[in-house]
Amino acid sequence: MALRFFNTLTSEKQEFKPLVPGRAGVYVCGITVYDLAHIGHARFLVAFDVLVRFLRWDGFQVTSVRNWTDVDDKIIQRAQERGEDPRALSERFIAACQDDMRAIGVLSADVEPKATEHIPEMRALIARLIEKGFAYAAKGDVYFAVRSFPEYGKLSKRKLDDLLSGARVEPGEQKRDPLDFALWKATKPGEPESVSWESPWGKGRPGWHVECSAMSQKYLGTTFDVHGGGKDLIFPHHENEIAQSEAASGQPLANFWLHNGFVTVDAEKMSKSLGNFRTLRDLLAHWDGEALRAFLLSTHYRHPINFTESAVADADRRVEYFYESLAKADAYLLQKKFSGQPKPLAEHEQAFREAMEDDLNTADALARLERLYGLLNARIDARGKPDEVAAMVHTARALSQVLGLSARAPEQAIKDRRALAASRKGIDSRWVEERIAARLAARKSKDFARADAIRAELAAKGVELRDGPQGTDWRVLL
RNA sequence: GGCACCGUCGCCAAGUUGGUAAGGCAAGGGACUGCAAAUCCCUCAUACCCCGGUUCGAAUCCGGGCGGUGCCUCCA
Repeated sequence: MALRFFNTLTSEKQEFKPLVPGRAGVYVCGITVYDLAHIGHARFLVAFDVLVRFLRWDGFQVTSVRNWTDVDDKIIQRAQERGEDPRALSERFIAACQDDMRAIGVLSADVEPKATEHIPEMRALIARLIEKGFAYAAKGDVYFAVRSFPEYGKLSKRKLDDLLSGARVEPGEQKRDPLDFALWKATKPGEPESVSWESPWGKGRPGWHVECSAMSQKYLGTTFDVHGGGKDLIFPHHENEIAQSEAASGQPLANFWLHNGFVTVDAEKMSKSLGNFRTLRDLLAHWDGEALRAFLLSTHYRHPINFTESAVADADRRVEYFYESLAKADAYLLQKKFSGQPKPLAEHEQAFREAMEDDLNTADALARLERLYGLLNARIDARGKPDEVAAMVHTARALSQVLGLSARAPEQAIKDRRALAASRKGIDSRWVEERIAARLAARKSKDFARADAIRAELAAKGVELRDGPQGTDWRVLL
């Protein structure tokens, strides 16, 4: 099996052939930072984080770029509402987003360029487009002339005439054609100096689409391997990026265009206008970030995924199962004083690879990985040979980490997760420990009726007890 | 109206360049346990929204319905 991706450009799964064998350049459209990140952002972040992790594990040398859009109409508007400087506001939200991303296990990209730090590159690109006749300046604005680029619509499969119905010219815009889009927007009266730059066309700021064209070109070159983002970016954002970049260079922008599906809430698209969006900040107060990550990986990245409490609870159970299994295996090997060098299990690696090679089928990969965990537990239960157990746990851990899961020390993760669940349910752990001690006393005196009463008392609060050789442990039921 | 997509067991979800339905949750049985939990083992869709068609063979392809979603305006 070869690595295949569904390419929006060709509408089919294609074998991934990088420009340079063994290397991959990946550009992902990042967040416009005017608010906290939501679960929809988490979806694309996790999807493309897994892409990068998998490519690296599969032997590719990856250069990943994920931008921050830190100058934009919405940022300026939000800043004005709050009486804050737009640049300060965007910096604040970048920091907040980074915290949230860490919590769901999203790695930093190799380059995380900010639009405001690439104004010269954007000006140069715009100048080139004007020079080549693809763009025109009008009263301080610069627009891309869509009809001058014959391939416009090739990504979104739209015809220019079909687009006309939705296109419109805002008051004050100087478009020659309603389909044209802004490359440069003249600074309006009252807009802060911090978001205004000099240019041959007067003071202004870049349009949204041009930043990605300029930054991808700078860090990945004229043509690169993979461009990713949410489905909603296909039109107009990515279509416009293609138009700008390819008009300027005459070369393809990216060979593979990958787009993730939406997160829905109650089967409806989450959006600001519907008021049903869930910020990560909010969700992380109640859920383990890793559980949210596992939830997002439980459905193929191109399909819609519906956010429900029970779906996240299922994912949480799976995260728990992985950590429990790893903890049990580690303890077993410690007890057996195993100190050899574990060998990865090729057949399980291969099973995992096959699922992932098929357009990053994380749902299938997770299922196959879970089989390995099952075998691992069975082997430990059967008091199997330490080197066999070691090979299994080593492989399970490594493959989990390709998905960005099970990276924490198991015992600590279990404690942290329990603490989060306890605080969520308002359970006082000292009270639980006290009840466990009382139950232990009852059990010692063979007063099982009392012991069971205490168990029931805890169960009523959502606390589950586990008696083991080392004493009684507890968990919080979701 | 144009474009794209979805409809698989009670719930979630793979499989969609055709070849005889993964997995998880829930449920039932068993091992283990003072009782439990965790873990492991077993069972659990003649069936893939409906109707036609192509085919030796279709969840997978084609046509027509029904139901749902998204994009076409800022949006992951």
